[in-house]
Amino acid sequence: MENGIANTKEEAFLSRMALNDNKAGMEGLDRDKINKIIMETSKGSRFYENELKREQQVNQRIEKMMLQKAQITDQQLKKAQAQVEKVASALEKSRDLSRVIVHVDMDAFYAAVEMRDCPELKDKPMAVGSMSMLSTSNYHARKFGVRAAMPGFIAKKLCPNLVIVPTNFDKYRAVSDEIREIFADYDPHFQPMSLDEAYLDFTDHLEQRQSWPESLRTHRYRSKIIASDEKHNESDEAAEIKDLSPVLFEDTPNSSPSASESSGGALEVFGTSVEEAVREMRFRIEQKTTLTASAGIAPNMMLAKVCSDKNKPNGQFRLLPSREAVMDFIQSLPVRKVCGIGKVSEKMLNALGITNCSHLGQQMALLSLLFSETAWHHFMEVSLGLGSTYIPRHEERKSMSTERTFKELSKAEEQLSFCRELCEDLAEDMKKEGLKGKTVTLKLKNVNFEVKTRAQTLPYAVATVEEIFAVAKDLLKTEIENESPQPLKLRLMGVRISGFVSTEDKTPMQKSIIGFLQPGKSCCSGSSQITHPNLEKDPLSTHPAQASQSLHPPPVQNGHKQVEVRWQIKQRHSGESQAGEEPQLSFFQRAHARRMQVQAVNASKQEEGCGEDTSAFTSKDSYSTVGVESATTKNRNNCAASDQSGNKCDSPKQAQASTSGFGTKSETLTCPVCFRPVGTTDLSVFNKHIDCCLRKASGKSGESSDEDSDLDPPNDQLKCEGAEREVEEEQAMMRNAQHDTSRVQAGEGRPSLKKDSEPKGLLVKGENKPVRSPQREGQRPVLICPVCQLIQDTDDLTVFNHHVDVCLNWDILVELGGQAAPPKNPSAVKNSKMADRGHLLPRQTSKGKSKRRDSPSSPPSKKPKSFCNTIDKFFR
DNA sequence: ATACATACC
DNA sequence: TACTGGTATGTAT
Repeated sequence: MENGIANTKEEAFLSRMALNDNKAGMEGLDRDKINKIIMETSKGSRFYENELKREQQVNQRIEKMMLQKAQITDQQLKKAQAQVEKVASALEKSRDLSRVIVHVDMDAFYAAVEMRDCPELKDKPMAVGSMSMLSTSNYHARKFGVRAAMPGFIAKKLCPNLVIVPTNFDKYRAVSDEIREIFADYDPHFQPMSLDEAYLDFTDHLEQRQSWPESLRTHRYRSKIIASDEKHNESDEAAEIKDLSPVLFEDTPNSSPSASESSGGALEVFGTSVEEAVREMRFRIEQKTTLTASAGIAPNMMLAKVCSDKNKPNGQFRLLPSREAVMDFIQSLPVRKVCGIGKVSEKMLNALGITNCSHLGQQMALLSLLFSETAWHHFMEVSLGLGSTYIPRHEERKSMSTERTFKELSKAEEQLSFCRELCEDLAEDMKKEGLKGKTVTLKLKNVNFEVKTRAQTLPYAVATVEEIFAVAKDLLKTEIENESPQPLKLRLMGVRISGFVSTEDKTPMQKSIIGFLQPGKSCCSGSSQITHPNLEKDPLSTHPAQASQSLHPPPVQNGHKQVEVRWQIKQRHSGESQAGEEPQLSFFQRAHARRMQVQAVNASKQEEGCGEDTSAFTSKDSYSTVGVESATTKNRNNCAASDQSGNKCDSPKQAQASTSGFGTKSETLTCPVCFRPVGTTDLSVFNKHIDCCLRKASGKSGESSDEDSDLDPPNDQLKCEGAEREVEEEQAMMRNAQHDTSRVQAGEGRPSLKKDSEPKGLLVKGENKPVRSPQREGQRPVLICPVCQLIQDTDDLTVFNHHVDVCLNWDILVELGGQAAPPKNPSAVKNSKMADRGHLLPRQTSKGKSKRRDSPSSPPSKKPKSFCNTIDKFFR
């Protein structure tokens, strides 16, 4: 080990600080030379020392992992293999290749914008950022090893002639708005991941596009380009106007390109294929902004993302929607390319000899024994080339924070006053979005780069400077006082607030279904706790009036009917569930309630619905915890239709058969969105139907005019029609439901190693108790699926969890380990201890959400804050 | 609920 | 001159 440490140190260096040439434009660089410079430049710095320390921690984890691996017996491995295969086959059945997902990414965005606006930079290596940190670099600079996330001073060492341009977010945001307008033409519900990136579902567009006349597929070249390329000399006036106002371009499919000759611009006609449609979109982006974009076309988000990187600068790549093509593609894909697998995960996998996805597939049994369920499920999906086929809408922000790095702050007095400043900024931001939160977290980073966080949760939500500072100040004081070698020397301080309870009505139910599915809180468990912050009994907010919101009809402020609608739903169920208790609704109950509401308020929109008849609806809407009213029950087979012959799990039929109470065999599945029976038992068909409903729902509420900004502050959503809003909530819930999957599983920890004899099941929050069916009391423990509410004829947790996964994954099931899409980013790794095993992974999307809740037509939100914004401006 | 870690842009 | 800022999520305690 002594020796090992020495080695470790070296490796640490390489692994954490070495160049990442994983990026486009960095092929064939002289890594050794670059790394040498990076090292020499960093060596000895406090930053470097800290990185070394962290690296060692990772190495220790890897060591533990290896030890564990060494103890695995053939038998365990065999068993794991069987389990893995089971999951794999279930996942395989859920594969959906019908959607056309596109991931678009602007090329070297910030740098490209700067170059466009300053021609002198065009031929020079340049980067955007500061000497402290770079956000992006152009391709020229990349040849020197200069890349995003690299400090400017090191970049300068690599490339002395590098020109560093300060960031100009307002400009990037403006450009971002322009490209988003175009995105919206192809998918009004596209999801922006950052200023320069987005996921789009082209499926619907393509369907319509097939019947589009050529005129709608014709677009004009920007006059400027024409002028230079073809010397087509237009009037200077026209050229000028266009340059200044790109909006003049005919870039809407609806506008008639027949005006072709009008400005004399050359026209380009695009075909009806996916490639053509995407090429057209990129063409329009370029004509409109003079910037290029790259795109990836694939059957799911995970793959699309990887594909967009394939032909990175100004190119696109389509992965054909066939299992064969997908598997081929996946095989040679380096694991690090997968969204969610970062530096640490990569290193751990590498330690196991896994570098690309084919290895991933080959080692699944082992991985299932060494990693957390969430992690290996993600690996499994990746190895199968699966990912989300439903692009989730932005979710509500979960936290808001501000942090700054500064020179060095050691005086308590100054630290406190700086803390106040942060609180002021944060309060201001909170006000803009009308938020209030109950948890305040202070973040500190000392001069040695060691990070510490301290949080406190209040019984009520706060939002003002005084309120936030009062908490942050205490937390800070404590740290200042407890610092051992006295002065607490800081280099960064941050304040975050979370645990939101929105100021305006909003939400009582829209936030998360997680709480409802979560053990201990789910209806199934009969727990008495309510999860959603807004439903908690504690004072909900600073104002007493609001505190009672969850218990009494909220005051109709602003006359928003939204408020009332929501209340009614709640009332109804409240009564149905246990009187006196807080309403505990299952996801389905809620979904159904919403559906009813939607129908009532908006019957007209239902006609073409994805469903067929509405009969199932008319029946009453009360459900018992486990049982379901008959009309619906018989269709409640919405769980994976994947009946694995002989397999007891996942088979709705069997599950039902074993359910004495409601053993009606069913030939149909009930859509969780429209709640109507879908005449099929085929999972993919069923999933398709659900996707359709989801899209429809979101389409309706989001499209009508742009109120799409509902992701925004509560206010905005108030403009939505109540019923429509509900539909969206359903979506949100579903997304959360899927996401929740990972939690349920994670709660139990990895299965295989444990005796799967013990029934586990829906774990009760904090107690890991499975939910047992009343009917089965006294017999073998029974697990009840929280989604379909059917008793599962299995006592194997993994099988059970998988069943739940399938149930949750309408869309594509697949989100098993919380990975891809809806769920967000599983990133995790477990820490020590149990450790050993766990760890890792997935992650996904993320960002984008928040601060700039940029939704297609949403109003400019707050500072886009992507990264950047370095120290420069701070000091203090 | 709190603290720490990983991840992404 | 000396390694960001914002958000989300996983995991353990």
